[in-house]
Parts: sequence; C-alpha cells; structure tokens
Amino acid sequence: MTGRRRVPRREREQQIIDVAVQVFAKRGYHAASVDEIAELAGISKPMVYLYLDSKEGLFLACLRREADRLVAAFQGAAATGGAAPELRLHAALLAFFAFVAEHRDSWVVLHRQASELSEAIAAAVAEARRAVLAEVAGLVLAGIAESGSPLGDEDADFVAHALVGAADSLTDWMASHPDQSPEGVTLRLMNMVWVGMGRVLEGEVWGPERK
Amino acid sequence: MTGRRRVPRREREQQIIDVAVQVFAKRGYHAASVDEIAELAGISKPMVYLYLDSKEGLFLACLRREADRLVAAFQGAAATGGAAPELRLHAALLAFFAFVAEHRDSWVVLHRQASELSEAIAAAVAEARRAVLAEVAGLVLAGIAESGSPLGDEDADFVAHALVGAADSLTDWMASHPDQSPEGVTLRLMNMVWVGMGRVLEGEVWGPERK
Amino acid sequence: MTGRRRVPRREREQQIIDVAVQVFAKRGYHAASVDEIAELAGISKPMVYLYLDSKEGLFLACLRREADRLVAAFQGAAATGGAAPELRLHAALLAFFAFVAEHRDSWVVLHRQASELSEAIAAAVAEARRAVLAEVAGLVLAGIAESGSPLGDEDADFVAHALVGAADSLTDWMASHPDQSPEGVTLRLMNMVWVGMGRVLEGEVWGPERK
Amino acid sequence: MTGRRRVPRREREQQIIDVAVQVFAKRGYHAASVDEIAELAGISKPMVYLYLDSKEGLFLACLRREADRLVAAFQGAAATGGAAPELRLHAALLAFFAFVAEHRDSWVVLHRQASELSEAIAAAVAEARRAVLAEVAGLVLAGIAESGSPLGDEDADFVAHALVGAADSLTDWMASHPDQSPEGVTLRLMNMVWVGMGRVLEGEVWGPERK
DNA sequence: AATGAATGAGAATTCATTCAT
DNA sequence: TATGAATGAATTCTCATTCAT
Repeated sequence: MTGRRRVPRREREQQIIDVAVQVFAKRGYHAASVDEIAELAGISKPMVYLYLDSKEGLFLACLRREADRLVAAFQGAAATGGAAPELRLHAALLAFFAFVAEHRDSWVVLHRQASELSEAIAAAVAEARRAVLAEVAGLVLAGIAESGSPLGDEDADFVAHALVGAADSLTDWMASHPDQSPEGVTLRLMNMVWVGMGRVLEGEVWGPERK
Repeated sequence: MTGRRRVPRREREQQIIDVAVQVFAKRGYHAASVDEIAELAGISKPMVYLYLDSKEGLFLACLRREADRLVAAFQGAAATGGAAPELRLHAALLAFFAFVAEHRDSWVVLHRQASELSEAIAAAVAEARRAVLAEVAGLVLAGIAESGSPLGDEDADFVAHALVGAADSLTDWMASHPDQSPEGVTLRLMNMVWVGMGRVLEGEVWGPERK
Repeated sequence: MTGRRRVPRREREQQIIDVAVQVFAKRGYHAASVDEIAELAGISKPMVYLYLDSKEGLFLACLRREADRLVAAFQGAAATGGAAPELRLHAALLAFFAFVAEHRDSWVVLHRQASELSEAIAAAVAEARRAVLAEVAGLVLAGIAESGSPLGDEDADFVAHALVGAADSLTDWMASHPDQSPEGVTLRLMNMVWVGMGRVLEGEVWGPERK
Repeated sequence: MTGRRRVPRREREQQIIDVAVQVFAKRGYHAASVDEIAELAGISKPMVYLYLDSKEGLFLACLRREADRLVAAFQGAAATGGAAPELRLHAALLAFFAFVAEHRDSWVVLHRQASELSEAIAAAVAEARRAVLAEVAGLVLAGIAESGSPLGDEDADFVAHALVGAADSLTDWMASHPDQSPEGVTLRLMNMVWVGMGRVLEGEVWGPERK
C-alpha cells in the first residue's frame, strides 16, 4: 500500500517496521503473519526476509526501535527535568505517559508480549524495563539520600518496581479516561507515591498492629 | 501419566486443567500444544476435545478456575480482615502476594497472556482484573470517605489501578528476592501507598511548581 | 491412490516408503516433494510427518530398508554359496546383480544420491557400501591366502573396490542389454577379475616397461 | 572477492565457473545457491544470469569445461601412450587417476551428480562418460583383436564398463590412501584386469561348476 | 469412557530469477 | 559492464480438530 517502487533499503526497513508495529500490536506476535505485514507494507514477503531475516528478527527490530524511543524519552526527560530528584522523576514519568498516549501501538508491543517469546526477545524487553527501573531506582535513592533516612538500595528498588508497575497499570486507566492528560496522571501518581515516601522517610510507619 | 482407566468426567477435567495450567504457564498460549497437554495428562487428544471443546475452551477453563481461586482468596481476605478499610486492604494484598508466591503457574497464566488472545479469553482476564480493581477501589473509597475528603470515585479508581499495577510488578521483585515474605512486601506497599494517600487526603499536595 | 481408510500404522509406513522409493528414484532427493509422495500414497502430508518425522527421515527410512535388503541378499548368498571363496564371491555377485535387475528403483535410490545430502544420509549410504566392500575384501583375502601369495589386506581392499566399482558400473551395462541375465554378467565379471587375480598371484606381472 | 571492475566477458565467465565448480563440489547442485556463487565470485547475481543464463546453464558450463579437460587428458594420453593397445590403455588410465588426484573438485562435480538433475545435465554427464567408455572399449577391442579370439564388440563394451567402474570406485580408495601414487594405482588395475582378460582370451575359463 | 488414524488450512522460509538504473 | 531492489512460486513443516471404532 505504501509501495513506491525502488525505495532504498534503510527507508524500506523503516516502512516495514512501521507496519509491523501496528500489526503486532493489533494481533500479537503469534497471530500476526508475515504475509499480512508484507501486504500492508506494499511489498512482497521475500523483502521482509531479506531485510529483517525472520519473523523473530522483525519483531526484535520493532522492539528495539520502540524501546529505544521510549527509554530515550524517559531518560532524556529525567536528565533535563531539573536538579531535584523529584522533579526529574516527575519529568520522566510525564514523558512516559505522554509517549504511551501518543504511541499506543508501540506501547502495546513493548508491554504485553514478554513471555512465550524467544530468549532474544524476552531479553530485549527485559533490558528496556531494567533500564527504566534502574533510572527510577536511582532517582528514588537520591530522594532518600536527601532525607538522611536509613533506607537503602533494596528499598529504592522496591519503590521503583511499585512505581513502574503503577505506571504500567495506569496506562489502562488512561485508556478508559481519554479526557485525562498525561500531566494530570503524572501529578496524581507523584502525589500518591512521593508524598507517601516522604512521610515514611520521616518515620511515619503504618502497620496492621497499630490499630 | 496420571492415567488410571475409566475416570469419571469431573475428575478427568480437573486433571486436564491441572496439566494445562502448567503447560500454558511454561510455554504460553500459542506455543503450548494440545498434543503435549494430552500426553502429559495421560489421555488421548479426543478426550480433551470431548470435555473442553477446543484449545480456547481449555485455556478459558484454566483461566476461570485460577481467576476464581485468586479472586476468592482476595475477596475472602478483604471480607475477614477486620473493620477498617485499611486493614481489609492489607489483608487482601497479603492474600494476593501469598497466592502468587504459592501458585506461580496460576499467576503466570493469569498475568502475562492478555493480549494476542481471543475476545472471550481477553474478556475473562479483564473480568478477573476488574473484580479485583473494584474491590480495591471500594476499599480505597471507604478510606477516603472516613477522611471527609472531596476525592471521589474516579480518584479511588486511579489509586486502585496504581495499587494493583504496583502489586503486579512487585511479583517480579519478589521473584528476585526469594527471602522476602509476602507479609513484608505487603507492609512495605501499604506504607508507601496508604500513608501517602492519607497525607494527600489531609491536604498535603505535591507539585513540580512547588520548588 | 493406495488409500483404504483406517490402515494400521506399520502397514501405512510401508506403503509410504514403497511410494517414496519410487519417487526418490525418479526425481532424486531434492526434486522429490513430500506433497507428491503423500498424494501418490493416497494420504495427506501430515501422516507422512507423523510417521516418518521429516523428509530426511523418510529418505533415511527408504535407504535403510533398501540397503538392508540388498546387503542381506548379498551376505546371504555369500554365506550359502559354497565353501571356496570364489564360489561364495560368485554367489554374492549374482545375488547383487539379480537384486538390481529386480529392484531398479531401490538401486537408484541407493546408488546415485550419496553426496549433497545430510550427514545422517551420507553415513547410512557409506555404511551399506562399507559392509559390501568388507565382505568382498574378506573373500578376496581368503582367495589370496589359499595361494600363499605375499599380497595382503591392502591389496584385498584394492581388489574389492575395483570389483564393487565394476559391478556398480555394470548395472548400467545391464540396463542397456536387457537380454543379458544376471548369471551371465556375473560369470563374465568373475572370469575377468578372478582369473586375472589368480595369474597375478601366480607371479605373472604386467608392466608398461615389459614391452 | 576477485572483483576488479570492468572485467571483459570471457575472463569473468571463467572466474565465475572457477568459483562455481568449487561450490557445486562442496554443496552439490541443489544445495548450492547462485547467491553464494555470485558473492564468492565478487560480483552481483545479475552478472551470473547475464553470462550463464541460469543456474542450470552455469552448472552445464562447469560440467562441460571439466568434462572436456578430463576427456582431453584421457584421450591425449591414449593417443600418445605407445603403439600397443595395452600401453595406450595404461597411459590413459594413468592420465585419469592423475587428473582426479589433481582436480578433486572437478571430479566430484563430474562424478556424483548424475541423477536428480535435468535432462540436459544428465545428457552432458552421460556424453562424457560415453566418450571415455568408447575409448576404452576401442582399446580393449584392439587388444582382443590381436589375440584372434572370438570375442567381439559387446565383450569389449562389457570390459570397458567394468574397467571404468573399477576406476571410478578406486578414486575413493585413493582418497583413503593418500600415499598411493596414480602410477601405482594404474599398475595394479592393469595387472588385475589386463592379465585376466589375456588369460580368458587364451581360453582359460572360470565357472562355478568348475569346482 | 476412550483412542488410533486421519486431515484442512495455513505458517515461515528459501530460491532462482528479473527489473530499473 | 554492472547492480540494488524486488518478486512468483514453491517447499517443508505444524497444529487444532475430527472420524470410525
């Protein structure tokens, strides 16, 4: 469909990956067929294999490109969001929600296909997630450090997992609340987590036995 | 393997589902083959089709049984955890983490297979998640109500999504920290979220412009 | 085409192999398609894969069955052909030529497909040939021994290669002389080789310098 | 790899055929890919097609060149080996074994690819073999004639087939005895066959009933 | 209640081959 | 002379599913 004739390789590759991201997002890895992707890309199957090697290679290419984009957006925002850790975390989360809002398909491909796929693919997904978790954990740790609390690496890691999981899940909430802006979502999440973390750092502790 | 001859239907069905949960968890829906499930269950394929109708039917049966178990554990704990919403939430989360710790396969089947599957399956997964989200949102709302805050349904729903997502993600953290007990994880999560929520309800608000 | 319904596995396997030998003989390994074999066997492709695993597995099965038959005929004749080595060699060669005359396809499959195929296949072909060569070399060695000549293992091996190669090639000659019986061919070959060998053993030696 | 730019046609053709002989020898006709040949030749595929028309055309060109070389060596030696047929036969066989020892790849291409190929290719192989067989049969006939025996064309043809087949097979024996010179192999073969033939011509006849 | 035999439909992948430049 | 881009046509193989007993 896209199909102008005689397109240079790099450009064609991007076209193919563009289409593949959509198809993988709509159908999932297994249900997607290379046939359909080739047809939608307006080329023949052998081109897909010539340029991307295999169905798995194609999926990996999609994954890598989208993961790079997402991680770059996230880390870029974290780097430029200000001096204070909380401001940087806020900026990074905002970048994340904005990315998801804008690139629904990319997010679906990145999010819901980890298991049941090959080692290489699972590794690529895990790596992207790990990069984000590490970034978040670093910011959280910086926040903790400012407060002189005894909490450490493991705690920061725990919070990072919770935060990233919450963000993941909130992408669904966003999908069912199209009127909510990424900014609003980010602010709510920061309020919920950061303030809570702050109080805990100050020694306020909750426990079932307290009551 | 299990294969006594002449086993009554109900019992056979459970045997089949037991095996299927393991295989689906290990391989994922598509990579799992009915052949393998039948063989591991010690029966022939036609029996699987006679009792469960189709591969999708089989997966749905797995999904329903495990979702029911999880939701039941969750709601049961929420019902008996005490009077205060926070105690009930705590009990429910604890039940969740304990379930995941004990039934890894069930959780994998429920957790990582949402997309790329049929309508019916996606619906079943969504329904289970919805039940949990509703329960959580209810508790959160009750907690909010106690405080006389102006926050409402939508806010409770937001918190519920964040909390459930955090819990999802923390199952990974647990997997890489086998020494951590479900109790400890639950307590940390409650500390982080509930305290934060409480402060927010009391009017403490965070915002990037604050700095 | 052969296709009665509901045929027991062993019987079907033999039917498939029967057809496959013909098709492989006519087309060669690569040009033969599993599709064609299945169709001629009157069954569907999945049956071929269910019973024989792969195209290579199917070819190996053909090879093994035909090689076993040929080697058995050859060795059986060598065992029952009489006491003297030359009589046993004669009987074995006769069995060989008779086999080739009667099972043209089997011979083609065994003969002209050694290279360019997989390790496993090449190994199976080589093994059959090695068995025949060893048998022949043994008989030749026995003949040599009777004469008290100084020739040894290596010479016997040389003669065996020459003899087996000659026999291979004479199958072509037979194909273009349909009136010639296996008996006649065998007799001629024995005359040519055995008598010659005898003279050499008796000390008559030929050399280009002789003239 | 060879790739100077702007190479004249004849030279390029020979480069391509050089590479193709190696690849066909290593992989066999079907497993060899035009892609690989083009790449090793350091040119693009369209050049191969421009000069050699098709994969089959390329293979035929290889076959013809190598067959011509072999037949020329064989016939050249037969023509210059001396007056007596046996000397000429000896010279020719020597040329053959020397050729095979020196041009392994050429021999593999000529020898082990007859069946499963197209009509045209099979015909070319058959033609080369026929030329050699005719030459040998002629020499044998000359040898017979000298003796005044009643044997005739058919017998000479029989001996030629046996001899050529023996020689074919002995190339394998040579491969596993790298210390043996072509001269030695030739001498042994002549001893075995020519002397035997001579005795037969003189009336000595072997038969199983003799014992 | 149970199964061995059987298949329709489609999946990924590979080539020899050609077009446009 | 030379090639990067492109494809039609197979081919092997898999799998959920059913029939006949």
